[in-house]
Amino acid sequence: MSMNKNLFDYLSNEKDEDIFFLLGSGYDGSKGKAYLKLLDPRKQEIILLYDETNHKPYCYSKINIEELKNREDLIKAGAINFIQEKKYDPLIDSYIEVTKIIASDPLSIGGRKDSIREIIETWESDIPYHLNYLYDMNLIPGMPYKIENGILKMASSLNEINKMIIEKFNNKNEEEKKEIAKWLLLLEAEQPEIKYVSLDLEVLSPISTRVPNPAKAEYPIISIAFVGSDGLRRVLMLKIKENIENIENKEFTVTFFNNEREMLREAFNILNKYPCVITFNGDDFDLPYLKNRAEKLNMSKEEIPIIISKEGASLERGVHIDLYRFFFNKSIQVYAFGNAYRENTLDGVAKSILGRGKIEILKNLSELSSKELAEYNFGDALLVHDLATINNNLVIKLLIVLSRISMMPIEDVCRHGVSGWIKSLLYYEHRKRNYLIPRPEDIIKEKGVISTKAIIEGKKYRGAIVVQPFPGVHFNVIVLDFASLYPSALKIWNLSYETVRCPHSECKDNLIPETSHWVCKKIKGLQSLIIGCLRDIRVEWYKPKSSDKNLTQEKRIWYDIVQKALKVFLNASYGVFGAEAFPLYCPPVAESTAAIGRYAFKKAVEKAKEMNIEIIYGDTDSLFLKTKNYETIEKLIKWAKESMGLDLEIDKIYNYVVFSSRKKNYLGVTDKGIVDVKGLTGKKRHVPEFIKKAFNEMLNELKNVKNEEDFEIAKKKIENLIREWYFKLKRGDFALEELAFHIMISRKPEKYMKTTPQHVKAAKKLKSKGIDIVAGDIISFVKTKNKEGVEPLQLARKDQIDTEKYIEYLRSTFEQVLDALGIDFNNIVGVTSLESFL
DNA sequence: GCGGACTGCTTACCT
DNA sequence: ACAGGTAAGCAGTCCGCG
Repeated sequence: MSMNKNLFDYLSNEKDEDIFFLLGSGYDGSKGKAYLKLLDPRKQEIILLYDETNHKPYCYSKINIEELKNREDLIKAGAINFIQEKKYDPLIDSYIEVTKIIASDPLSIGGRKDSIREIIETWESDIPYHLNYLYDMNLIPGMPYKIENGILKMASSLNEINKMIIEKFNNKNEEEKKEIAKWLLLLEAEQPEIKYVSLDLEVLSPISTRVPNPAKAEYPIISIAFVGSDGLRRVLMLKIKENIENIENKEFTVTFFNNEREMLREAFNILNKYPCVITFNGDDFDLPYLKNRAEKLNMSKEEIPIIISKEGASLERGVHIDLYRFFFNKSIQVYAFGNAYRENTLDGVAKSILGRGKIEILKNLSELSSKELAEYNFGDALLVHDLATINNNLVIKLLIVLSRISMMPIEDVCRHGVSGWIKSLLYYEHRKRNYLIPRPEDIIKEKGVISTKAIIEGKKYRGAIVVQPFPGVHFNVIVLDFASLYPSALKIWNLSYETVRCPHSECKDNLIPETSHWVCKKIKGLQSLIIGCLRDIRVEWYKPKSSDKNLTQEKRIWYDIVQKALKVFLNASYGVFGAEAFPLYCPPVAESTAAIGRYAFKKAVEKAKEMNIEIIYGDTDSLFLKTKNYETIEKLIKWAKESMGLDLEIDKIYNYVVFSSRKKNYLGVTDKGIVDVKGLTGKKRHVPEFIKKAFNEMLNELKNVKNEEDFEIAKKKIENLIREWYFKLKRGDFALEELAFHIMISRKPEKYMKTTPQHVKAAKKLKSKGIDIVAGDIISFVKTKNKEGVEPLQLARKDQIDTEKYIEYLRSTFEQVLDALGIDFNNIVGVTSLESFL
């Protein structure tokens, strides 16, 4: 890499108004300083800005300052200074004296066996130093900054449009307005355009079923593909023996190298030209392999621009986005992508999102010709690039927004789940307000109380209510739901770890329904304020804008990105407080939230009944009402707002719904002609394609039903198609793959101690054939007549299929719907009582 | 020694 | 390492049965 230019040299020929985007932060051990990674959007370079304020790592102790000063062990561990401070302790609602222990470097605080936090009781000693620095400097990653006299100043202010938005929130109180304005400033700020390059490498490994170990990096890298957002399309290849051939490809250019070191040198040259590198699993494979291989080939430290830490991989002058980590994130999967993909492989994600997967190779990597290898390698890099590009750079924009909300650099956002994001956000807010961040044991000591009993054994507290559905076909159904019920509960009932079971005796009469918990009447809870405001901003601004037909599509996509990012935070804000691993774990907060949810839900059900509206189903926050009377609905909505302050909304209108007596299991056709399927087996991803096709044919018939007469016609057609699919099975009229179940294996096959489910049996058979199976793999298998009853798809033959098992599966899949239609599967396929005996 | 009833494990889904 | 509630299929066990 180029030597560190001094930032001010760099700026000398820049204009004052030039802005930079803060993309990351880190700690430079050799300089003993924190630094910032700033993107220069004009040059598309990352510049490093080192701390000039002499900021040092620190933590807090409740031990008297004089006593601490005299402790040799602390000095030996790296303590360099002690300062007495007053901090607000939210758990006791008062200011306390604490001693700030300042250390020479982050490892003195924590990370070694003899670090300060191992010697004495400390507070705030587990925050990574690079985040600590951002919080203290009030720097928000993802935001634009100007540099004035060496000091960063946020280059975003509320413009006229933003002020208009704030008008919308004029009904809020002063505290809320202040908070909302702060968030709008972050969310509405200019987005950076980042030039990026995707990277993928191939290693020549003697064992094809195993991924080469990046720590050892013992085998040569034979091919490296790059796809840049600026149009770069290159493959670097190592010339190995007889594989030299002239590769002509319109899509990319190939450069051959005689020497691996020369190839890596060129690869690093390319990496250095981009401020952002995108990979799929680059944290755990591509980047560490590159670095370790380069070291093995005796390349000098200065030549290798890759930084590996236990958190992941980064670049000296760049940021690294690992899409594997990003797509693996459950919240991203569910809320940002609406469960569009289920597998965490590049092939699986790409197929679902881009509609195309990896290039299939039937041979070993080592048996490919140069041309085939280049195409395969390039194909992967292109998929990674396209995943980042799709929907107007959705992934990168989403990361930037998440970064601004969580107060974490994008690299950290990629590597952590929602609990990490919310933790970071709350820690930042504590710092800003001079709150001492409590330790988990501090909260549990006072607030480990639980007062309800869960329905599911092993769970900690009672959750939501699900109403028994009224079986049958129902026309004219309106679905009402509470907009963001749990975040609303947090907001309205002032729920936060410090306000639930607060220390004031005068608050103890402010009880949460169905629990023994009370809530503070004097202090506004931090969590309640922040989540409440984020909720309002989403519900009242970004959500409606995301479907505003007056806006351009590009604008709508942008609003949708912000809306989705907010949704991720809102949805998780309740759950994290019920998760033991969350550092602010506070069971009464989670329990109270769920209890208020039940309370609001029950009251709404009661009210609807009182208004003579027929309720046919409901789950957590939704009510399925059988009515055409919009006036009464409006009244119910108004009542919810007035009596509880909750927004009840019309979520959907169904021409009709079909219920069996199963909860979380139904089918409906909306007024827009869309067939909604919830929870039915025929829709589950692991179900064989054969069953799904049959099921989808039924949905097609149901889609066109408008009234009772249509229904009779559809029923006949459904009966016919079921008969058809049944005979296809009987006749053997199917391809083997169509009958495969695809089930995810959640651990290694040998880790199943209690039972051996079918997919594990299949996985073990694969393993015995030398195929490596790891947690998260999707196992494809068919049901067979052999003694185990299963065979992995790869090893199965068509004549082994146990047809009866599939007929049974077809039956149970259809029964979930046929029950309600009054159709009997067995009657259709002609199973008479006599036949079933035989 | 067999088979139905039952429990527990596992996965996928809903909100 | 966000939560609890529900469905379904299968594995394994218990218990009655001359």
